Amino acid sequence: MPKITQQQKEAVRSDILKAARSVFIEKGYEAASMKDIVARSGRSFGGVYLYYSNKEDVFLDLLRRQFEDMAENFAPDKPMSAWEAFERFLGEQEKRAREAVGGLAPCMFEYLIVGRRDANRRSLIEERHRAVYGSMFALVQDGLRRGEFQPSKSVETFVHWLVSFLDGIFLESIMTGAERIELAGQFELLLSVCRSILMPLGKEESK
Amino acid sequence: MPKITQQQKEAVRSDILKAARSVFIEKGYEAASMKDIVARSGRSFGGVYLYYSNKEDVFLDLLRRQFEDMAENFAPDKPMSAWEAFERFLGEQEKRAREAVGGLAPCMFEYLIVGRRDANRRSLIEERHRAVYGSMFALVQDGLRRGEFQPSKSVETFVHWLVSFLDGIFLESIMTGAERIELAGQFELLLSVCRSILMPLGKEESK
Amino acid sequence: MPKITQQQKEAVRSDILKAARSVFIEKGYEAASMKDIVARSGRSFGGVYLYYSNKEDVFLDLLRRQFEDMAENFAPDKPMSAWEAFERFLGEQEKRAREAVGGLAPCMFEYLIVGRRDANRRSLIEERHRAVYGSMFALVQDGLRRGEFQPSKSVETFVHWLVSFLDGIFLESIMTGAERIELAGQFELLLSVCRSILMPLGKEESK
Amino acid sequence: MPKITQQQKEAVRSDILKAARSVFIEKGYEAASMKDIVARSGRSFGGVYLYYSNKEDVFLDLLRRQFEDMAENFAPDKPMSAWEAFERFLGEQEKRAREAVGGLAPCMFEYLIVGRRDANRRSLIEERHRAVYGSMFALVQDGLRRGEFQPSKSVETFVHWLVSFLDGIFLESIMTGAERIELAGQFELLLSVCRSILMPLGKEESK
DNA sequence: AATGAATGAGGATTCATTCAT
DNA sequence: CATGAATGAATCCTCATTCAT
Repeated sequence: MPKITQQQKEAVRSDILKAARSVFIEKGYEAASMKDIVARSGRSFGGVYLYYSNKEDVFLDLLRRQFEDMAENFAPDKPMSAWEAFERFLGEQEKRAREAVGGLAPCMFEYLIVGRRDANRRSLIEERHRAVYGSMFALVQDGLRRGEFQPSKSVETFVHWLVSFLDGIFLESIMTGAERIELAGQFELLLSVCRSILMPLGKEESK
Repeated sequence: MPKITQQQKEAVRSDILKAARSVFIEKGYEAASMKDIVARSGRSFGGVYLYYSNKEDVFLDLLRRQFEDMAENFAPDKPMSAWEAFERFLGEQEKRAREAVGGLAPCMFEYLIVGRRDANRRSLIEERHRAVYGSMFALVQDGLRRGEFQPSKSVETFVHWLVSFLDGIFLESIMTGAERIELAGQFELLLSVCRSILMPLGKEESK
Repeated sequence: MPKITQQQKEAVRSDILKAARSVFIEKGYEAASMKDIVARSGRSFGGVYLYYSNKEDVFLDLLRRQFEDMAENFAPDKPMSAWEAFERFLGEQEKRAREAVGGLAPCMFEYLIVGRRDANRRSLIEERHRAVYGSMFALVQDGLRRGEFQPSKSVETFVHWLVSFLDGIFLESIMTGAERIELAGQFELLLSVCRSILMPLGKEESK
Repeated sequence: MPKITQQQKEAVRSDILKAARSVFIEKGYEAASMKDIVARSGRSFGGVYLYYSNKEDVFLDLLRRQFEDMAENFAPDKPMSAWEAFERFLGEQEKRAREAVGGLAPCMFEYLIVGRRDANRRSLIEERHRAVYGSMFALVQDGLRRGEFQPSKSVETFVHWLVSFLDGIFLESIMTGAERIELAGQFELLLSVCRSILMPLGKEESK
């Protein structure tokens, strides 16, 4: 019978992750040391290692929760057309790209790229890819089902293409800066391209 | 009067870089140690430090040469229309993306992302960005001058957009694999999108 | 709440310093390596670096404590005339010079001379100079105040002169050996010279 | 049959030493590297190692020549009283002390102190000590023989005492600076003290 | 459950000296 | 004689992780 409840345990984890998050964002994944995390969390080495067995473990939990939060927010809360949903989705991505620099995303890229050979990280990469691909695919599929979209191209390819673009714009935002790369303009352009792919015959709707 | 000629010196450098390249590709930038490079080059620590003052120095020389090689290959060797040149360029990029996994590109991403806070690396990022942006911009500009292209969108935004996409497709190729993401299909799609942006009024040429 | 008390911490420091001291004395400052200190202290690298961040840090703490010990011993514990105090002081110096060879003093000279260009060490030199000069100046000043001393020469110059001599005799003791340079005789001579400078009119007291 | 004459050999040595001297003065003995010496001499490693087998060898030759030069200059070139010679000698020492900072003396101290355990350096220390002691002893002896000096103290002790003082004042000049320690005043004081020791009955001569 | 002192392998870098040319 | 490229042992220092308390 554990002396502390599951809730307390969760509270500690969340506490550690909060500290870890700020350390990772500030220093990057590689440069962040357990010492930093321990110090910022106001705990001891033992105290942290009791909940996480190493730096990677901490980071993965952080990522997992990030994903969960994202998924939660993603559910459309009001009825809308498939295109509106798609638009909203891209809008969301634009916002995320814009805010990426100060967030965990650069760390995640770093983590995944540095560890691209590691089996565990590879599976995380795949999982993440599948998740992004899947959610976009669902959006398009929805439009197809409704008859809104009549894509002139293979849907699979189109979605891959979209994923590539979003990854790229994330990377560019992080490395070069959102302003510098005309983030807003790029998304506008993307939107119009997507419309002409998904709804090639559709009358131009006012944006 | 130097004991070894500039050519021999260059041969040694090239020898070291060859070893370093394979180490970097195999282990990644962070995980590679000078010890690895020294061992694989069949030289001594001193022998390597005689030519390069640290791991970063080795890597940067490797990158620099990579860039130079790329630039050399880029010069179009026969007269062609702007669109043909553009097509060729994208074809080249596709080939490079396909070959990226086994090459130095993943390391470069790693190097740049891990060091995104470092001033020197930031300037390398900018330089690289400018180079890629510049060469694409030139291609489009050429088409404009010739009257081949009548882009319906801002050229600057379009080029930024293209850069983002290429970065993204590189990243995806590296992380998820060219086959998995339907690399060829993506480039085909990209090509057709670019055509409709650059030559919105043009008759559809059979691809 | 620290796991080990300040006292234990101090005990570890003192333990490391004891080891370091013997290494420094045996090998000299330059020749001593952290590896030596680590080995002799029976600890690990990390264990030593936990308390001191490098060789110099260890050495400076060693020096600092040496100075403190010296200062403690210096307080005259019984009432005496200024001349008696002066005599005692010189006696103390003689003893220290005699014991210098087997102590830390040679290392300190080494440290200061080798690093004579380094700003930090320069300030240590000055500090040390001021301390020695100051304590001697105080002794003479005391005699002046009491009317015991009527020096025929500038007090400042005399004290500088004394410092030089003491430094020299230290150096000679270390390098050539106390016996060889007739340390005792030199101090006797110095004492009589000082008396005739400080109390030129005084009746000769039998030594 | 050597291909180069002894003279040429000597010229090369002198050339190397000139470079070495400036390196040693600039960086200090420990900090100077063979690479520095090789570079400044405009020669190659092999070229230097052909004449000197290591850094110490270079330095010792430098010292030896320094001593020889000093000895040459020391011969009094005109007849004078023993006291005048003594005075001149001290004057010479004052000048040397004043110029010590920019010369080889700091290096020599460094070399001797750092290597105080090394048998070869110890013998150099002794040799140097004997030389200094000997030349001073000769001066005093000369005064005794002429009947000029009637020292009230043991001549041996007095000379040791003088050597200590000179060593000390050298050290202080190097470390603290000639101005700071009132070099001139110290020598004046020393002179008057010496006079009263060597010629206790003599009438005070106006300085 | 929590602490935090201690571990020690591992990585980067230097430099006196050698030796093939 | 002269060169200078090459050697590699030696040094410093960090940091993820453990474990006695």
